[in-house]
Parts: sequence; structure tokens; C-alpha cells
Amino acid sequence: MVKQALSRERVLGAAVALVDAEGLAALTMRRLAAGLGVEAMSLYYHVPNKEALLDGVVETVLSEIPPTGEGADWRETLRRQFLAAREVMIRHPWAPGLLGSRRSIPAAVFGYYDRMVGTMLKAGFDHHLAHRALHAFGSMPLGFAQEVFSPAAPDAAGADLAELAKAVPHLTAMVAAEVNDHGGDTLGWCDSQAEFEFTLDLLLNGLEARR
Amino acid sequence: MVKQALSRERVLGAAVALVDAEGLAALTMRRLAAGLGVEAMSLYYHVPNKEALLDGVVETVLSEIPPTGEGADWRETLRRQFLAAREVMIRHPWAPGLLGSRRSIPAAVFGYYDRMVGTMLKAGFDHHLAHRALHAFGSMPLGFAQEVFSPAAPDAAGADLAELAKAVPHLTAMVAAEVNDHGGDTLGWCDSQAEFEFTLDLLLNGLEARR
DNA sequence: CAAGGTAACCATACGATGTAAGGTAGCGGC
DNA sequence: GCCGCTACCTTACATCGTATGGTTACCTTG
Repeated sequence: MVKQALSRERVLGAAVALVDAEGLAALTMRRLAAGLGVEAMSLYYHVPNKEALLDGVVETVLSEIPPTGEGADWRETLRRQFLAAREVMIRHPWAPGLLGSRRSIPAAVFGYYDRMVGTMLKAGFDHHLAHRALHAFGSMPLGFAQEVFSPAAPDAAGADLAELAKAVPHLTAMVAAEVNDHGGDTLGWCDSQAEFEFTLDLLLNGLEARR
Repeated sequence: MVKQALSRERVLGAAVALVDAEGLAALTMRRLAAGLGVEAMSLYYHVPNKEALLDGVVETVLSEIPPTGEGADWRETLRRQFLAAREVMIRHPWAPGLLGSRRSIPAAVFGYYDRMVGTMLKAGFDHHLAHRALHAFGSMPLGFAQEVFSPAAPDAAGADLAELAKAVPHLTAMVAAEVNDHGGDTLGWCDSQAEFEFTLDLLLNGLEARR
């Protein structure tokens, strides 16, 4: 089997695969090159530097988001698109963090946002409200919402738990109530798909009211 | 002048000051130590490693957020608190990015969120809605919203601008309309304070309707 | 077919970073 | 008078991104 020639696409593809498999920290020029059966410096023929590599990785992931068709109304149109983006982000859980850390986003995304604005204008938004809507959506068009902290540590010894209940009574009560509703599923008490859609609809309906 | 002894607080304070002055990338153990008139390895007596240092920096910044009193209703109470947090984040523009990249957040923040939940429960929320509200707010309790891309590049030559208008007509029209409203202030056309408050009220009012 | 250019890859090396390992100076307590 | 502890330092190492300068292999051109 002849060794396949390198290319920007092959480098970026291998980078995405590497990060999927071993995490962002594992993406070094040497390791990426080794995975491609090549030396580190060879990568620089296809990518100017590591920053550009990361930009390319972001670009590659974003390009996985498929365009979705029009829905019954503007809300349905945007909703579908955001949920399609979300599926991509679930496949690459590291992507939101990487994307957030990047200084610039790929040019193709501007076209994506342009279509969003177009959808809203057609639905009767003025430019001002469309602008505010973009800000309000935040990162949801790209399929994720800022999660400030993960579901927290659920396992604690009895004593620690009692202490925790003293310190943050409302939070512990809330978690207990939610866990109860979910049939004792401690791990999945945060159904982030449901949370995502709830927040999304909250925003969509709030904007509809101001249209 | 006698050299002041090191301490965790002095180290963290110097770290925050260094990042404020020269950016996150400038925060290395050696540079931080040099600023304190000390060798790099001395820092490890007060901080276990760099990750912990960064955690401490986050903790320090978050501790700058003052507690705010109760408002006329639950919305006003939360609103005040979020806006107070926002002032801190404006003082340390690098903090949102750092906070987002951290794996864990300081324990003190749990108390903060607990008070938020308490406020909502007192206003008649059930645990489920309070939980969803926490998710919907995202990073706003900590004073910032996920900004996916900065206001974009406003300066382009005539030819490029025409080309841009072809590629993303709705976006360019939107920017043009907004700039016009703001009296031609190209730089400040994105009033992020106003956007923050708009989104915040959108969420607060949407939740009020479901209370 | 020979000559030369160019695209693609490699070997070596440098400075920077986080940090492990092992000093060493000063000081309080027995 | 010695012990041990705290707080600092020296040295050294692995790993990182990447500058510099080869070395092939192929394609064009005469």
C-alpha cells in the first residue's frame, strides 16, 4: 500500500480525528505528524503554523453543519438549523471550547449568519431587532450554549452531603427534586438537550413577541 | 525597603495584575516570579501547579463580584446581581475566556448560585423551572454572554466592500442600518451593554411568563 | 535525453515552558 | 547545640512550536 500524499485536508482531517480520540491537549505538531507517518516539520508545508491549524480544525468542524430547509415559520427555520449544529457539537464535544478560544471565525460562517438575518428580515424583523437577536442567541446558532459549570459532583459521603445541604440548601433541594422526577437517574439529571431546546424556545418566543 | 514575604494572596494578586497588564499569554511561572522578585520554583511553595494558579486567578476575580441587595421583584434582584458581575468582567476582559476554559469553578460560586435559586423559589418557581432558568442564563450570572464573533472588521476598501455586500447582503445592510442609527459611529455600533441587558430582560420576562 | 527548477518532505537545533529533584539559609523549640 | 521546618533557590529535563537549511523526486523546457 503506497503512502498517501499529504494535503491540507488530510492534515485537518487527521487533526480532528486525533482530538476526537485523545483530546485537545494531544494535538501537537509532532503527534499529529506521527499519526500521518511523517515528521513534524512536514506539516508546515500545508499549514503555516499551529494557530492556523487550529483555525482549520474549527473550520472543518463547522463545515460539518448541514444547511437545513425552511420551516413553517421563522422560528422553526432557525430552530432546525440550531439543532443541526448541535448534533455536530455533540460529535465533537471539545469544539465549543476551541471555538470560543479562537480569535477569528471562518469566513463561511458569515454566510451562515447572513441567512439567519435574511430569515428574520423576511419574517418582519427590522435590522435593529435582528441584530439584538443575533446577540441574544449567542452561541446557539453554532449548536451550543455556554455551560458555566458541569452538573457538579453527585457522589459524596453522607457527612459531606449533609454539610453540603447546609451550605447550599436550595441547590441540593433542586437537584434532589430533579433526580426524583427522572427516576433516580443521578447522572442524567441534567438533560442538556431539553435545556438547550427550552432556552432556545424561550428566546424564539420572546423575540416573536417583539417582532 | 524590606522584601515582602510571599503568600498565596500575593501570588494570585500579582498574577491578576500581570494578566490585566500584559494578557493571559504573559502569565508564565518565570515571569510571574520575576515580577515578585523571586525565582519560578518559589511559587510552587504557595501554589501546587499552574492549573491551580489559574484556578486561583479565577477565584480572585470572581471574589470581586459584590453581593447586591434585594430588588422590588425577583427579576430586579437577579438583574442587579448580574450587572454587578458584568462590571467585574469588564475590568478583566480576559476573565470570561479563562473561566470558560477552566474545568472546575471555585466553591464560593455555588453559594452564589444557591442564592439565585433561593430568590427564584421565593418568587414561586418550582425546582424544575429554576433549574431550567439556571441553564438559560448560561454565563450571565457571572457577568458575560458568549460572544461568538466580535463586531467584525469594519474597514475594507471600496471594491472589497462591494464584494462583501454581494456575499452577505443582509449582514451588510444590518450593519449599515445600525451604524446610521448610531450617528456613524462605526466602532461602537455594537453596544454590548445594551445587548447584554436586552438578552437578560428577554430571559427574565420569558421566565416570568412561565412562573 | 540532459538540465534545472520546484514541490514535498526531513534532520537538526533553539528558545520557552512547566515542573521534578535536591539543595540551603534562617529560625523556633527542646 | 542540635533538629526539623518553612521558604526560598539551583539545576536539569521533557516537551512544545518553529527557524534554518538540507535532500529527494518529479516536471518542465531546450
